This record gives sequence, structure tokens and C-alpha cells, in this order.
Amino acid sequence: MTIVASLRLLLVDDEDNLRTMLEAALNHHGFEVVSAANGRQALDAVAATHPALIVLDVMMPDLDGFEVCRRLRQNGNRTPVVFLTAKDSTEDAVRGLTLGGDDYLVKPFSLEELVARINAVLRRTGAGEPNRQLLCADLQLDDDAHQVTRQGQDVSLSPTEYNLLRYLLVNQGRVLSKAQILDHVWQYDFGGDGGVVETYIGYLRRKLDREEPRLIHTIRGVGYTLRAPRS
Amino acid sequence: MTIVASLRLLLVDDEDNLRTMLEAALNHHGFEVVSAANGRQALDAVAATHPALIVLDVMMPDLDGFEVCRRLRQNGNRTPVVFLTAKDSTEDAVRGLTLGGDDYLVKPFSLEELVARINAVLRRTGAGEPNRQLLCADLQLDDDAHQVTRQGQDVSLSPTEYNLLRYLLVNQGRVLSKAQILDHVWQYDFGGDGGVVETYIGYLRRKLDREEPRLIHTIRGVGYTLRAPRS
DNA sequence: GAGTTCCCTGAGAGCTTCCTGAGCGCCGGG
DNA sequence: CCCGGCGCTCAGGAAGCTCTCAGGGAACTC
Repeated sequence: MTIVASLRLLLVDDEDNLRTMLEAALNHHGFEVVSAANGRQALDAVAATHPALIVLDVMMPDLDGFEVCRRLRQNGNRTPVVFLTAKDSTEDAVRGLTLGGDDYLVKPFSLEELVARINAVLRRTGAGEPNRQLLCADLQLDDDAHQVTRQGQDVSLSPTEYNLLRYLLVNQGRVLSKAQILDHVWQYDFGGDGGVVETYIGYLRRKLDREEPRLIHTIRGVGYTLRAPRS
Repeated sequence: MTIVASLRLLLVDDEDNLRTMLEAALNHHGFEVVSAANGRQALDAVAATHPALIVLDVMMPDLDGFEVCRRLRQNGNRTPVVFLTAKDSTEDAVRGLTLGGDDYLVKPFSLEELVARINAVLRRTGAGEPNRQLLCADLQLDDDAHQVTRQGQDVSLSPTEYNLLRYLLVNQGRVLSKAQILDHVWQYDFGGDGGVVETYIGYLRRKLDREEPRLIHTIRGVGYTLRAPRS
């Protein structure tokens, strides 16, 4: 869990369920979250609460996300934005906007991805904490370089493997249930069961946990945990 | 027994028997318990009593647990929730709820598990006490890591063994009858007799009480107790 | 458009866990 | 001292859980 001392985010999305879920999740990650259900509310909320970053859905009934952003910039507001877009259409249109340090994410995404993007943007714009390397014994993960090494050796991971490892690292020492892992590492609308997690844990073990000391441990009937041997 | 200074819980379940039983049990664990038999009562009770946490059955006649939670969140209420679900259907639907720090439990569960979850959620959301290691002489149990050590050595326990040990630790110094142990450590609908407890005490002794000083003591005709030798 | 990587599913094997029942020994009372 | 009750241990079957592998389909790359 990333602990950021009460950095205020504005979350803008018109789907109630998703907004509620994300609000809870971001809150739980240590952000102070203000939310808005449409473009106008968003503009008001920015003026009222001066968030450090805006998570902004593109597709909305009244003002769409682009329009909201355009108006903010027009008024000289530079608050960084992470856009949420649907797969199909808008992907091209977002390109131009990432120039200002902003970023975007295609729906449906996974929670860990969103948090990673938010932290990355905050880092780039100077508001967040500096880049932190995630370590566990001789395993290290560098988020900026998107690079993983074990015993100094580079290990090449697929996106899902990387996200899973990252989640394990952030929560090292804590036991994570398969349900928790699914919720955080897989896309929020994924319907499958815990079987996939087993498979991916298997991939990770094969790629970077073949030799002692083993870092990934199975807690039978409970879940998995990443833990360095006691020093 | 976990002593938490009068933290108020709301317990919501439509089965009278179960609700009464849980109410007594949670009460006995030091919580102040308010209970509700359906969704509407639950909403009223939240407004009236502002509980620190809600134990919420999913399957209910009027408003189901999800709906109750959704309405609370819509009103900006962030009270953490522990859901109670039936095995079969709802398990998938509950995923996504672990995001906000909430948790869930599949019926039938054991009392100790419920209490453990409640404490874990309170810990995560900052309302409860910080993670406390359970200790007894050179035996220690860490709930977050789900790890048990004796004389610094890791001991690997099965889920039932772990729950039993946890119950003994929480109640160390007190004698626990086999019936009490069955009631707290085994699922509430377990039909068997006390023979299982003997077997599991045996497992624990073999795994972590082979050498002096012995911590698990048999009180013949009464039950068992975990006690460190007088210092 | 061909080849590769990535993601997910399903089945099977193998191990762990759970519980029961039986036999034996210990303890305490008569 | 003997006996009954209680507790301990062991063995074993059934169920559950996890791992692994193979394979198909989607996405991406060149």
C-alpha cells in the first residue's frame, strides 16, 4: 500500500459503480479523494478544492473529459490529469494531451495500474514522492525503467507478470488472498476465478524464484506472500 | 479475548439464530454491538449509531448487502464493511469489495475468523489498534504475515491448526473447554464431537511444543490452556 | 500476413488437510 | 489394587487445494 500524506485527488466519472469503487480504492491507498459525476461538477470541484491531480473520464454526458481539461488550461490551470478512455475511439485523441505531463489509461484497467500511473504523473510533475525502488532481498524492481532484476540479472516479464510482482512487492510480508490479487492486478471487470493467479504465480516462480532463497511463498488455504528470509 | 475499548459494530443478518449468536459472541469480545435484521433497519441504524464497522450479510429479503453498501457510499459514508456471503453464488460478486479495505467471509465461518477479519479491517482502515503480535514466551504469531515462530524458528501450520493456536493465544492463561474451542475455532455448524480438538491439540504439540518449556497444558476433565511458565 | 508473445482455461497429478475410529495408556476414585 | 473415564496417538479415507502442462485465441510485431 502506498502511503502518501493526504494528497488530494479529484475523481471524475459518471458511472456510479466504478466511481464508488475507485473512490474507495484510492482512498485506501492514502489519497484524499473528492469525486464528481460530470464535467460541470468537476470544474466546480477543481475551483473549490484545488486537487493535486485529476482522474478524468473522457466519455461523459455533458462536458467530456477533453473539454473539461481544455477549459481548465484556458484558465491557466495546470493541474495534471490522468484520463480514463474507452478502448475503441478516443485513444488517438488522447495522444496530444499526454505532452503536458498528463497520462491516460484504457478501460477496463487494473487498480494497480491506475495507482502506478497516478504516482508516476505526480512524480514527473514534482508533487509526489521521488521514485522508490522496490526491493526484497536480491530482487529489485525499478518502476521508471520498468525493469526487474534478481541477483543482478535482468528478468524479462510480461505486463501481467510485472503487475503481479509489483503488487506482491508493495505488500511484501503480508499475505494476499487470490481474491485480493485478482481485484488489484487484473482488470476490474475480470470475471474468472483464482485459477489464473495460480498460473501467474507459477510463471513468476519459474522466471525469478527458481533458486534459494525462495521469496514467493504459498500459504495454503489463505493465499500468497512475498517475503525475504529472516536476516 | 480482544479488548477494544467500546468500539461500536453494526451486525446485519436476517437469520435470527445466527444474529443472536454472533451478537453475543462479538459482545463478549468487547465490542458494543447494534444489530439489524434487514437492509432498511441497517441504514437507519448506521444513521442513528455511527458504527465503526458493519458486519453485513449479503443475502437479505428487502435490500441485499451490496445495495445497502452502495447506498451508504453514495451518501459519502465510508464505514468499513465485512460481508457475509453464501458459498455458491455471491463469491464472485464480492470481489471488488476488498478494494476499499473491506473484506468478506464465506458462510459457514468460525467465530475466530470473523473476529480476526474484523480486527484486520479495523487495523487497515486505521480505526483499530495497530498490528499486534500475539506472544507467549518464545512463541509468537503474526497475523498479517500469517506466520508462527517458536524459538525464532518458523513453524508451518494448516489453517485449522493456525486458528486453534490463535484462539489459545488470545485466551492464554484461561482454561478453554473442548466445547468452547469447537464453538470458536470450528465452523458454527460443525456437528462433530470433541475428539477433533484432541487430535488438533496433538498436531500443535507435535509441531511446536515438543521441548521445554511446554506451553500447551491439559486440564483433565476441563479442557486446555496455553500458559507460559511463571518467570 | 506470418510469427511471436501473451493471456486464460481446463484437466490431471500429487500433495495437504480434515476428520473419524480404534487401541492404548494414564490418572484418579473407590 | 482395580476399574472406569478421559486423553493421546496413529492410521486411513475422502475431500480440497495447488501446481503444472498443453492448447487455443487474441494481440502485437515485424
